[in-house]
This record gives sequence, structure tokens and C-alpha cells, in this order.
Amino acid sequence: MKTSKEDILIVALKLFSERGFDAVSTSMIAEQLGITKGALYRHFKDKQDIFDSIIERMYELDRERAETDSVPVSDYEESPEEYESTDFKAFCEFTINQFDFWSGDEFAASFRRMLILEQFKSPEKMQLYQDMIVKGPVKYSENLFGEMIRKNMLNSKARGIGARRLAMELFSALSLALQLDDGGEDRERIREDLKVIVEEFRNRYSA
Amino acid sequence: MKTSKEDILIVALKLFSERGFDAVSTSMIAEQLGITKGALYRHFKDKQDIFDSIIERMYELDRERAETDSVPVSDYEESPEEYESTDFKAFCEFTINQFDFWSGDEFAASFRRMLILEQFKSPEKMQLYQDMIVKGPVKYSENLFGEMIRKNMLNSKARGIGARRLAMELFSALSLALQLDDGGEDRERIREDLKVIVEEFRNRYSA
DNA sequence: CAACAAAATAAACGATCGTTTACCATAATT
DNA sequence: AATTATGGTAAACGATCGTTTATTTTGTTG
Repeated sequence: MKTSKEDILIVALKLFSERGFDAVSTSMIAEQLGITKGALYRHFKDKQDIFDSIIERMYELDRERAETDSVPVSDYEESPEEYESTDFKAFCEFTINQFDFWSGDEFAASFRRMLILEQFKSPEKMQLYQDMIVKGPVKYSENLFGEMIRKNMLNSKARGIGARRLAMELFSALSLALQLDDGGEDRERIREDLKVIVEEFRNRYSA
Repeated sequence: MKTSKEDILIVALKLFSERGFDAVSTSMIAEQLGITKGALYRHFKDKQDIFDSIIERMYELDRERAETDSVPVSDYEESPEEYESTDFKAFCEFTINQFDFWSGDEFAASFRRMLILEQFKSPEKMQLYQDMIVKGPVKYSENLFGEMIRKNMLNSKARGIGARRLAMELFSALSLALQLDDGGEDRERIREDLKVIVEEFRNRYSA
């Protein structure tokens, strides 16, 4: 039976997320697929090409998800008008969506863990990790909260704190939830805690 | 000149935190020390022994720091009376201390990054990472907040939220701050943001 | 200063790495 | 039915890995 590129990506991603890119050998990947390592080079030019293809695949998935969840998909600098139509309540609840996606979706969870393991290995990988997992989402929320403050959708307390720190408060809760999930803590319990924390956040700053 | 065990630990830790344990070769460590790899085996029985010695060293440093910062050093289960004498304000400010330590102290920062890179490689390493960097500190704060609630040092809002979620709120801010620092964002700016967030936290829940 | 222990060296070990090569099977296209 | 991609195998490539060995240099001590 023939092995598809997608099969290889999934198997490789799983291994990369558990052991790190360098520690996964081409023989390992091939073995899990039931082929020999030489066959991998029919689909990808080298090991690095597998990694790059995983990144590309994730970008697609991420964009698809933003569209179905109807939150802004492009950068704030490109089309700020997209950021004007999101309401506070919906965006707070989107945090729970993000938790479900980044912990529950197998590809997304493995991808996130893989980037965690790669982040310090080069400036490029650090940039990638920060853009997709840390700074990126924080900046994204900051832009949204900035718009909301401007349109008086948030209360005076929120205005005092400012968009950036609001973004940090909300996102930090999501980030910790994911770290606890990685640690094997009961996912449903974490989810409930996160829901309460997000709810508190919403009540605290909603106009 | 003779190379000390401590020299080797510091050089190895630096490399482990940048590339991950598996990707660092014994020749690399030796080269940075200006010796040959065979000489490493006069000080450590094998590569794993270097890793284990780093862990041991960090445990010592962590304990020393807890003592000088006069926060509880032993587990809550062992001696809960230690947890009864810490006040809310001091502990909130200790969060800033923790940020300075885990981002600014070279050994601590490298150690934290090393564990980040190792966390998914075995259940034991995951346990180590969670105990020292995530779940451990959260549980630690939870126990402290539990005592504070019991002694009416916190307000009714805090009682409603509960010790665990209070711990999550405070610790998540620290955790995100460290992630942003790893990403190369300006440390002083992060520190200021963290200070404000912690201050808000304190005002929100102090009796 | 001689003696001894500790630290470092250079070389070799088998194992495994990523990649390339030459050859074979299968399925699709002409 | 012949041809041609396509995906696969097995073996070999040089490089590097962690570790061990035999030998030499370096420091300290009696």
C-alpha cells in the first residue's frame, strides 16, 4: 500500500513532539510507517523538508479555524477593519475554543509541543514559536482590546489597565491551562477552571 | 589549568538549554571547555551523569533562595505551620522576585529552558518539569492562599474564587512573563507589566 | 626532588546518523 | 500491450555519536 505525504507528516509530527527534531531519526519515522528510510526521500528532499511541510500544514489549519470561528484572520496592520466587529463576550468565550483546539486537536497539540521543543535552537525557530504560540496571540488580543476600548465596549477599569495588560491577563490563563494539560492534569478540571477565570475576567472589564 | 566539576556543569547547562540534551555532544562540551571529550569521564561517569548533577545543583540553589527570601521551603504536607506566617502583600511581591530569579539568574534561566526542552521526552522528565516549573509552584501558592483564606487575610471575592484559581491567576502572569522574556522582549517592560498586574491582583483580593 | 595521584590526551570501538545509489515492483498512461 | 512515472527496497557512504583504553602531562605532597 502507498504512503501519502500526509501520513508521513502526521507520524513525523508525533515523534518530533515527543523527542524533538534532532532526536528523531529518519529510520524511526520510516519504521512507524512500515517502510524503509530510503523511501522517505521519494516524498521529501530531506529531513528538514518534513519539518517545513509540517509548519506549512499548520498555517493552513490555523487559518481555516480562524475562518470557521469568525475571528479576524489577517494581521491588524493589513486590515484593521476586521478587528472592529468582534464583541467582548464572544472573544472571551473564544479563549475556551482555543484551549480545546490547542489541547484536544491532535495535530495542533503535537505541533505546539514540537515548537516548544525547538524554540531555543535558532532565532528563526524562536520567532516561529513566539509568533504562533506566545507573542502573536498576545498582540492579536491587544489589538482587539484596543478597538474595544476605543468603542467604549469595556469599562473604565479596563481603560485604566490598558489593552496590552488586558491581553496578557486573558492569554496567560490560556497559556497556563495548556501547560497544565501537557502535564497530564485532568483536562475537564482545567477547562472548568479556565472557564471560571475567563468569566471573572469578562465581568470585571465588561461595560 | 584544571577543569572543575562546576565549570563543566555550567558549560553543559548552557548548551543543553540552547540545543537540548540529545543534540549536545560530549565533544561540544569538551570543546567549549578547551579540553578533549575523554577528559569529561574523569569527572562524570557518563553524559547522563552531567544532566543529573545539574538537577541536583538546581535543587540546592532553589532551597537556598527560598531561605534567603523567607518563604516556606518544605512541602505543605510535611510542615504546614510554615505556611501560616506568610502575608499576602509579601507573597505577591515575591512573584517579582521569582521573575527576576528565573529570567535574570543565568543558572536558573538556563535550567528552566533546559527543562522546557526535555519535558516531553519521558514521564520522569515531565514530572520534574511540572514539579519545579508549573504544577509545583501552583500547588505551593494554592496552599498559601488556602491558609490566608482560612485566616481571613483575603476578601470575600477571593473566598468565592478559591485558593486554586487564585494561585492560577497569579502564577499564570509570572509564567507568561517568563515566556515573553525567553522571546527576547524587553525585560524591563515585562517586569513593569508584571508588577502592575500583580498589584491589581493584590488590590482585588486583599482584605 | 622523588613519588604518587589526578587530569588530560590521542586513538580506537561499535553504533547510529542523514543521505545517496542502484535496482525492483506496481499502477497509470499512451 | 508497451511505456513511464511512482513508491519501494537493500546496501553503502562518510560523519558523528557516547564511551573505553593506553599513555602522557600536570600538580600536589611527603
